[in-house]
Amino acid sequence: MRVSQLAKSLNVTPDTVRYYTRIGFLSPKKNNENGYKSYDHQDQKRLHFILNARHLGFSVKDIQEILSESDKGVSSCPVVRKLIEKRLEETEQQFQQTLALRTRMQLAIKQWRDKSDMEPTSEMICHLIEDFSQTLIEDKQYER
Amino acid sequence: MRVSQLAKSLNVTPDTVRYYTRIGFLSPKKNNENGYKSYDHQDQKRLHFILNARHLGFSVKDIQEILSESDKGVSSCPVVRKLIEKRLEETEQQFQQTLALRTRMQLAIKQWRDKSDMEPTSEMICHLIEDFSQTLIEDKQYER
DNA sequence: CTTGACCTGTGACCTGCTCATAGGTGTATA
DNA sequence: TATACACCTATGAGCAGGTCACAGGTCAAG
Repeated sequence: MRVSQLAKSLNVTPDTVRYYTRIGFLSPKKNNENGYKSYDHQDQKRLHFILNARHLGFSVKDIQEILSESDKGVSSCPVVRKLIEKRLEETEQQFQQTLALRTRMQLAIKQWRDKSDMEPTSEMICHLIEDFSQTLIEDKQYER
Repeated sequence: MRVSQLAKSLNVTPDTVRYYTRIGFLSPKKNNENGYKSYDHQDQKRLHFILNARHLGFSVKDIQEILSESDKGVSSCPVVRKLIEKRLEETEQQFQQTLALRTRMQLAIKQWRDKSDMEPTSEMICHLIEDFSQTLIEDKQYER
């Protein structure tokens, strides 16, 4: 099985497969004469696992830790449980930040509907942005 | 005004100021003999603007476009209005994705409470992750 | 035999900073 | 005067998680 075939079977790009190969997650045999890498069914299952883990929010480094445990024959479950708690915290923060940003953006767009375009001066680069930031300071509410 | 002083006045790190200088957003004079860069009040206002724009979700490239317009003496408002719509769409997507990820993670943690740790086999790397992914496929609901 | 489509591996690139490094500056002490 | 020491600087490299550009190999059709 070559890189594109494996990629297609799990609906990712060949570049992604190459990336995971490069960082040592997959270890295909270097093939024949042509130098092409040859992946087997075990590699496919491993890649599937990696994709599932990514889908659950684990970082590549996390996955390295997980794979390393299980490659040693040790249960990776404890480390998985520990890591997901950390990643959930981060995701929660990310969520709150994105929510706040969305709110700010919507608010800005709304505020800007009633404002006309203006040319820059030595005091202003874009009054839309500058006025809006001032608004935020006045009623601190969507700060972060 | 030197880099650290400017940085402190707007509550960012000197490295951030250096970064914006490097990419041409700020143009301090190269000072005296010592080679230190010297920022003035205009640079400070410009940096303030940049930070406000970042806070509103504009990318560095966006800001480049905005600054370039206003440096030409042209109003950047039209481009600002156009760009924020794009960035809002992206933020909306980001928001939905993060929300879905959070849900998946919480669900996984909950499901894993009743499961014991297991050693890996040739068929399984970590049954927690593999079982959970199977669950997702069964009731497609938190897919993306 | 050659054309052209497609495949491959490798290295560079992306964002938006942040860190590591090597060296300059300036003040207090010996 | 020398020196120790804290703090400042500019520059280049590094980060995540892939993606892209490139040069060249492979294979079937004409």
